[in-house]
Amino acid sequence: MAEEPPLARAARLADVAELAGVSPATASRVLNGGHRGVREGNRQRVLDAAKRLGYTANLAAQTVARGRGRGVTLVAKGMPDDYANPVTAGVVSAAQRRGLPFTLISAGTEPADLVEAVNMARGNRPELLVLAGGRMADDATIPDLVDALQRYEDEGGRVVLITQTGLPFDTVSYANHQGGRDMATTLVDLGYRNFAVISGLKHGLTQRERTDGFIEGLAASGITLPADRVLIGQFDRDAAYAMTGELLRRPIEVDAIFAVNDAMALGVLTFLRDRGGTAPRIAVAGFDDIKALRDVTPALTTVHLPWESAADEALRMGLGPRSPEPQVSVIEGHVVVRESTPPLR
Amino acid sequence: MAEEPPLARAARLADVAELAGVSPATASRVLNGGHRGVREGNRQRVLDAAKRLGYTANLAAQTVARGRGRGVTLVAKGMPDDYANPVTAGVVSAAQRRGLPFTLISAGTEPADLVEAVNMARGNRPELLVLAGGRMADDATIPDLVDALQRYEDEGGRVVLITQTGLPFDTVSYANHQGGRDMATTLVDLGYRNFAVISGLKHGLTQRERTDGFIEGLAASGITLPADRVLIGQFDRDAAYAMTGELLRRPIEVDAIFAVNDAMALGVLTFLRDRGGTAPRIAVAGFDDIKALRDVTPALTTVHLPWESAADEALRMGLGPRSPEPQVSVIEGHVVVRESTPPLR
DNA sequence: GTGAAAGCGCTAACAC
DNA sequence: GTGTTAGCGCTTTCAC
Repeated sequence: MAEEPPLARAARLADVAELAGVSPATASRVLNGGHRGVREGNRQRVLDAAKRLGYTANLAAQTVARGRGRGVTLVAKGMPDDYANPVTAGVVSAAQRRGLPFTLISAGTEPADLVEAVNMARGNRPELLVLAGGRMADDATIPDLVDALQRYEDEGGRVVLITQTGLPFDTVSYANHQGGRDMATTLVDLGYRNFAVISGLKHGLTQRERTDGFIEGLAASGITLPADRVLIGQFDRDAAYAMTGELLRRPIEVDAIFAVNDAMALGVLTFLRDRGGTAPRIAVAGFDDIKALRDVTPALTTVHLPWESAADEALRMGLGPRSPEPQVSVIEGHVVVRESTPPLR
Repeated sequence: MAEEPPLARAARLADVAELAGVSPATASRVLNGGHRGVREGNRQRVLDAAKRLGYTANLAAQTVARGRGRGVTLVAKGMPDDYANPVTAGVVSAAQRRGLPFTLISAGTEPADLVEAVNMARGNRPELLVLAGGRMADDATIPDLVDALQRYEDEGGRVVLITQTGLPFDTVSYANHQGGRDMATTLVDLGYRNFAVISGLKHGLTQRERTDGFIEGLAASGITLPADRVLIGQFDRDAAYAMTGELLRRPIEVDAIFAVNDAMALGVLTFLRDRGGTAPRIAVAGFDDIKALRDVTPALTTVHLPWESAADEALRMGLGPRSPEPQVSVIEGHVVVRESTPPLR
């Protein structure tokens, strides 16, 4: 067995400098600074020393010294899952693509938790703070949230919002209303007449816009959607599954269900399938076009949203030069008709 | 319009202390230290001042001063996606559950990239460095990897490996071999005799163990799997989709396909479905039991792995007291038979 | 090109 | 209880 040093300290820049016979300043220039201003001999010596010592820059110390860290910190609820949370999934991979360290601060479900999470993220002093996740219409904590974000920008940090529309920061949002409307007209064109909507919490802006758009689209086609055809619940698959059961228990005729996101649509689809013989044949449409749809039958009709490019756009905005006025980029989707909504008759 | 301060600095602890009329030390004790040793009056004053100033602790500075940061840093390839990458998805939510900041350093696909990513992660000085992702059997960079990880432990950090078996660190791994074996005997019991395996890259240890286990299980039932029935490709859904096509083009009889993970099994299933009428009815089985399976038809037979508890176990190990010898925890799965492998005859 | 030295914001002895 | 005082590891003027 080799001698085990009881507890070594991590090699510091000073150690590297000493071993290389140069000053810390020079070592720093070689290892980090973009400057070319170091003689080749020294340069090599420093590199060798660093390697020998297994030196890794202490990122925290760099952040303190420089006043700001590298990388992007995302504040979001829940997991960055392509299945359930494509928005944040897009941010993760956009950051990956740029080789930026990615930190996730996940917020709890209460509005106030969001503010707390933002403050936590501020503590990281990231280059870019991305806030994702739908806003609630009647959220009393909005002023606090804006205050925290504003402070971060004032401190020299950057902030980008995804999906959080209407706040005075650079924002990437989705054309939810338009998507809902297009979906409605598409379904009507296919011959459907009796609709139901499986939606998320009443005050969630995203689901509300999609729902409102859908209703408006129907209206444009001369169809009025009775209020009791809009079911409200959690914004997730399991809730949608349950809501579908509730819907079918009601003595109403429905030939097409619009779920405000794909995860929910999947819940609807699965419920319908689980009910098998009993359930009448009902068309289903979703919103988002998540990747997981590829392996689902029947193939789901949905509103395609270009997640990847949207997230990329967000990083482009946030990492690029600061603009005087908040920029807003609205990403448009388009309806993709697949098997879950076959033409009627 | 209000007066815009050109560029404010973030409030520092010293600012809070000054406004509260106490020393930085006291402010620190109130805002962070676990100590109760501060008089109530001062305590309140500090809290008020912090609020007034919108103070957020500079985490990087804390890390420097304390010598170690908070939170867990995960090194992994790709996205923490429940669909494609349940291992890392589990770590994300385990960290969330404990309220720990979670940082992801995503590694490239080359073995050397992993070492680089680990060194980057080291720079964060996290409480716990988790390394996930399967190891390659003939990986020449293993010594470098071990060296980097060892250094981190020597520096006082903690390391836990998930799936990276056989290295001298705390490890959580899966009973891949056993799962493969059990799947084989289960399928044989169901009446299947002509098998094919859709596997990942030859040198990937995870897929190899699963494949070997499967072959051994068949052997135990008196069935020999010809070598040409094991298809090798990327460890993902798209590759599996393609491989299935290749398999069916061959003039061999196959009545059951074992894919070494669910994502791949989904690719197989979808290919089979896309081929519709032409393809013979073939049973499909996977491995992992990812959540997305709930919405897929036919329901997929697979080896259930308790992801959540496995990741939780990993954090428990890594955050708990350091043990003299590396601990190894092997998580066992169990076969779940569903519709994709109906009893034959 | 290179080094000395002052700081970045915070913590943790140690004294009072 | 509370304040003083050293650092923590790095960057970055500013001289030389």
